Amino acid sequence: MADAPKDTKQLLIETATELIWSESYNAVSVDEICKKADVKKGSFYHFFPSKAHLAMEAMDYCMCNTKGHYDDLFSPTRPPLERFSLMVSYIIEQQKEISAQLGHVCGCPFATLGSELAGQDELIGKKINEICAKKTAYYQSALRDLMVEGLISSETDVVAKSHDIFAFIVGHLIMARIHNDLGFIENHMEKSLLDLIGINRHI
Amino acid sequence: MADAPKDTKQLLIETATELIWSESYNAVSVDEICKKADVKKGSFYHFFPSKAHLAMEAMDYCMCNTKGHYDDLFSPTRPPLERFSLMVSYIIEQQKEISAQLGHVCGCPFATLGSELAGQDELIGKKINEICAKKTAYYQSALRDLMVEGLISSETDVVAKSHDIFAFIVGHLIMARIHNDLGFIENHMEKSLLDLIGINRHI
DNA sequence: AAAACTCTTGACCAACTGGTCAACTGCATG
DNA sequence: CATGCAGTTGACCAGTTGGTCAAGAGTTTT
Repeated sequence: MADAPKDTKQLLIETATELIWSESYNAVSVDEICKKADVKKGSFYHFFPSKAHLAMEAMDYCMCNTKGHYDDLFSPTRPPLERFSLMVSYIIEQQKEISAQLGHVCGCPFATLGSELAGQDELIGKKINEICAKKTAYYQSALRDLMVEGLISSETDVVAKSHDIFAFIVGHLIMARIHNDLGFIENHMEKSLLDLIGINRHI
Repeated sequence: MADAPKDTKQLLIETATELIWSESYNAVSVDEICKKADVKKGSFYHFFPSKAHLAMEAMDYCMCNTKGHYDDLFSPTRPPLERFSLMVSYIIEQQKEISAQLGHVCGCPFATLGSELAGQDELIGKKINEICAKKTAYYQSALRDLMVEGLISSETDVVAKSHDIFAFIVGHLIMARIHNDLGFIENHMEKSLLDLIGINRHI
């Protein structure tokens, strides 16, 4: 999440991501973003036609970042169960890092921004639909591989289950953000997730 | 959610609840709330020392409303499994109603507001802690009753499971809000929830 | 070297932000 | 009647909001 920004546009995107993720879209002003990035407002509006467009590009940036990691974590070369375990570890590490950097637990940037703008900007729904589709695709292929290995019931509704997993993680991240506490995620989420998937059935 | 407002203060709380739930805290201005409630701003600041205080009282109002319903749904006189089923039905009905009234799916008011203000106002975290504690208390007692009836494993970690249920529901509601679509909740949530609780284990 | 292009700058804007205030209303109590 | 008080009103405030723009700087292309 922290590479050297090349150009002004990228700098603005990264600065905005931090600020918006930490606070919220409407709580962060264009002036604030510009000031923190040390860029004049005229430059801002040279690259982005509006604040909303910046937010969209910030989401693309986040998703691009996530994809880089998930393509590895969910590589079909890994045992499917390991993919989920690694994902949970990755989430925990990422949250710890951001929390240390920004001073409090930030949760899922897509859910936070999406929830805030859902009643404001129609476009954001489409964008998050894309992201949701990508994430659930990772889950679905892992679930199918689990099924082949006989680790989950052959009657599992894979698509529905993938959405359950997504909602489950988003929900826990939102709660961690609100309570500013990663304790539950660190201590329980992996087990809870495996349970939701249907692994720990016959202890 | 729609009773006749008695006094100006209650009118403001109800108007603000609608507006904030539908859009977001920072997207709604005091002026807007006052205009819609047909109350002058001076009156607003007669009842509330600040916009943030209004938001707090709006949450209390929502929680009070919820409690009235949940005390019935989760009455120990009901079979524990029925309590969860009724809760899902209640959530669906409530979401449908609000969606029809406000023009789009609104999700969970606590999660939406909480997520937005988590990085802004420390106080909100405490408030939602209260709400979370109350909701999970309903779940926990139902889970314990399920355990006594032998419907879930006697090794279930009731407290952790109650938080999983809470996160699961919050997550699905957030996604419904973002996608502006209740389809998944209507078609899958009850089954998914029973599955998460650990009921549908031996189909 | 001239033109063309991308990028930067700072001044500027109208609309709006959360919040204040002194004066006013109507009603209950003494 | 008068005193007090909860509630109401509209004018007012300084600071901020998202956004514009003409002029200029730096670099490529012709």
